[in-house]
Amino acid sequence: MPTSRSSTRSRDRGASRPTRADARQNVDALLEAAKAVFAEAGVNAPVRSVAERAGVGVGTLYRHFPLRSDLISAVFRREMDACADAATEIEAAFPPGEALDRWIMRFTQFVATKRGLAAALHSGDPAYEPLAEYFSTRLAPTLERLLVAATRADAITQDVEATELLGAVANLCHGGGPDPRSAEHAERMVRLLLAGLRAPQLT
Amino acid sequence: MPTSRSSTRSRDRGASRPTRADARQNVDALLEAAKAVFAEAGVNAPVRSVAERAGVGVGTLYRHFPLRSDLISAVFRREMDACADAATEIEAAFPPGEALDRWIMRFTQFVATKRGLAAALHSGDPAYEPLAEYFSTRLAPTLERLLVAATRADAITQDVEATELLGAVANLCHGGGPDPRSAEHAERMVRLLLAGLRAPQLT
DNA sequence: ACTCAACCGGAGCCATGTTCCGGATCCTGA
DNA sequence: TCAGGATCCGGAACATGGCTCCGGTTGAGT
Repeated sequence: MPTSRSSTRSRDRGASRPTRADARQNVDALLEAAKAVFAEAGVNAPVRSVAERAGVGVGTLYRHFPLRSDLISAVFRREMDACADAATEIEAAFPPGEALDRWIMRFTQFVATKRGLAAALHSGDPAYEPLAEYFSTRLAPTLERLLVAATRADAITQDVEATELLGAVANLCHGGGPDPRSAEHAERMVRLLLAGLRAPQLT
Repeated sequence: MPTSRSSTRSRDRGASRPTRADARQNVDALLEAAKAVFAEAGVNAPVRSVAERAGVGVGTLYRHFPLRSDLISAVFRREMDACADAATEIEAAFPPGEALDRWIMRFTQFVATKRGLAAALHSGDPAYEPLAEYFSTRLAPTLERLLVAATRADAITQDVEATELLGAVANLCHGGGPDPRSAEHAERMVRLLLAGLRAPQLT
C-alpha cells in the first residue's frame, strides 16, 4: 500500500510531503528575477545573472528549472495565457475578419516586446522544444478558431494552418533591440501578411 | 615618401608586400572547410571544428577572420553575389511583377537552404553586423530596383522599403532543419507576403 | 526536541569564442 | 645562393556561460 502513511490527515495525495516554504519562495524570487533580467538583457542573459538577482545559487535555480528553457517557458507562460484569453474578448466585440486582425496584432506586440523570444522559439535548438510546444498548445487552437470563423465569414480567401501563421508572425518579429522602429517594421510586415490572406489568388 | 621602395617593380601599390603564399592557401582551405562544416552543422558549428577540418590552428583562423561572423560572411558572400546577379537575368526575361516574384523566391531558397543564416542575421548579436551590412549593401539595391519597376508597372500596390522586405523574407525562412517541410512552409508564407503587396488597401 | 527528506549554495566540469606569443616560414635584396 | 626580417603558424591559455555534484542546512512532521 504505497499511499498509506502513519497519519492519514485530510490530504495525502500522491507526493509524500508538501513543498517546503523556502522552496516556494525561491521559485517566486527566481521567476521575478528572470522576468526582470529577460526584459533588460533579452532571453539570452546568463543564467547566473538571474540566480544572482534572485539572491540564490545556480544550484537552486537548476533544481527548480532543470533547463534554461524551462525558466523561459515559466516566465512567458502567463503572458501567453493572457494573449490567448484576449481572443475571446476580441471575438465577442468584432466581426470575424477584424477579430482575426486584431488578435494577430495583439500577438505581434507580445512577441515583438520580448527580446529574443522569437529567436529562441525557432532557433532549431532542441532545448527550446518545450517552449515551442506550449506555444502551439496554447496559442494555435485560438488562432485556428479565429481562422475558421474568418473563413466562414468569407473575410479571408487563403487557406493556412494556424501553426504556420503563428510561426510566420513570430518570425517576422525578430531582429532589432528596444528600438521602436523595429517594432514598427514588424508590425508593417505582419499587416502585409494579413493583407495576403485576402488576396484573390495565390500565384 | 611612404610608397617609395628601393626596387620600383611594376606594382608596389599601398601594401609593402604581397600576401604570402601559405597564407593564401590557408585562407582557401578555411573557406572550403567552413562551407562544408556550415552545410553539415549550420552556422553555429564550433570554430575549432572548422580550423581542424582545414588542417590549421585556431590562431590561423582568427588571423584571417578576426570574428566568427567574418568567416560566415566570407563563406556566403559569393552566394549572395550570385543571388544578386540573378536579378538581371530575371528582369530581362519577365515583366516587372513576375520578375519581382521570381527573384524573391530565388532569394527565399537561398536563405532557407543555409541553416542558421537567417537566425544569425537577425539575432541582434552585434557580431553579425557586418554580415547584415553586406546583405543590405549587395541585395537591397537589387530588390529596390525590382520594386520600383514593379511599382511603375502597377504590378504592386503597397509601398515598402527593400531592406524591410528583405529582412522580412529572411525572417520567414527561420526554423526547421534540413526538413523539406520547413522550406515549403517558408515558401508558402513568403508567397502570402507577396500576395500582400498586391492587396488593394492596407487596413 | 528529534529526525530526515528536501533543499541550498557555489565550487567545479565542460564546451566554445578569442587572445597571445615563441617559433617556423616565406619573400626580398644582394 | 644566402641572410634578414616581416609575416604567418599553432596551440596553450584565458574568459564566459551552461550545467552538475555534493556536503551542509533547514523546514516539517512526530
